[in-house]
Amino acid sequence: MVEISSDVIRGYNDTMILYILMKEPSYGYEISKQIRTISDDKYVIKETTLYSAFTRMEKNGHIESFTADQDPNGNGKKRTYYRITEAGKQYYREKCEEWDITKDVVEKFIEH
Amino acid sequence: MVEISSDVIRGYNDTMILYILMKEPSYGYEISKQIRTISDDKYVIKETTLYSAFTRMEKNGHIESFTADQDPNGNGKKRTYYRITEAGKQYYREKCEEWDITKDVVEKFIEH
DNA sequence: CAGACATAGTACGACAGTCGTAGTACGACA
DNA sequence: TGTCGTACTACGACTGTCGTACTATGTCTG
Repeated sequence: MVEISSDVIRGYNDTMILYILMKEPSYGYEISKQIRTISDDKYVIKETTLYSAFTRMEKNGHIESFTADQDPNGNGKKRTYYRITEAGKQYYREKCEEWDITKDVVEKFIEH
Repeated sequence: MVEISSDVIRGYNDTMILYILMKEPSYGYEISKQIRTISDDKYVIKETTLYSAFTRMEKNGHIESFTADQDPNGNGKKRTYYRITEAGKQYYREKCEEWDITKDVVEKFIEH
């Protein structure tokens, strides 16, 4: 199995997180599992990478955090949820456009 | 025009350089121009990035350097040329395989 | 013939994102 | 009672890229 090097994905971790948050607010552990599932187990984001991305993205104004209970009855520990902002949606769309160009560029240097 | 962020290309600069060296030995300035041309002016590698890549890749054993004259008559300043090694060719092929997987993974998180 | 531009680099320090390692804390389950 | 899954936080190290600056030669143009 080919290992995806972090330097390749670097710069798209934020995009992956935003993709998930585009659907609904979520929290670290869940996002991590979703990234793994969506990528068919081909990419597993490191915890430290994920949580430091949250900090950065909240500073950037791409996401907002809030705390909520684990279940609707108010039982269990509280979790930190993240919600995408308008700026985050805009950023996500820009990254999607950028990706199309980047992909085409890299492809020119690849031989199959 | 969409700017390609360096974090995306990061990890593929080496691959682009190797792609060019797969054909024939070359030197910094020429490689830089070729990357620009091949990418249709969409990507211009920074000088410092390029030359520090050479140092790293020579240490890795992916390339070898030698000096040669600018023209065959022995006139002009000498230039530092780089040649891809067997290990470099192997590495290049691996990066190409990796790219296919990476591309598929990222694509799942992109909406067009 | 002076100055700009292309060529062909080197040096050095800063920065940002990722990663390794480690630790905390709770609940469920066996 | 202990392990596993959940849900994080802290901290320092590393690596590749970038900004800035500097050197030096050759060529073209007004």
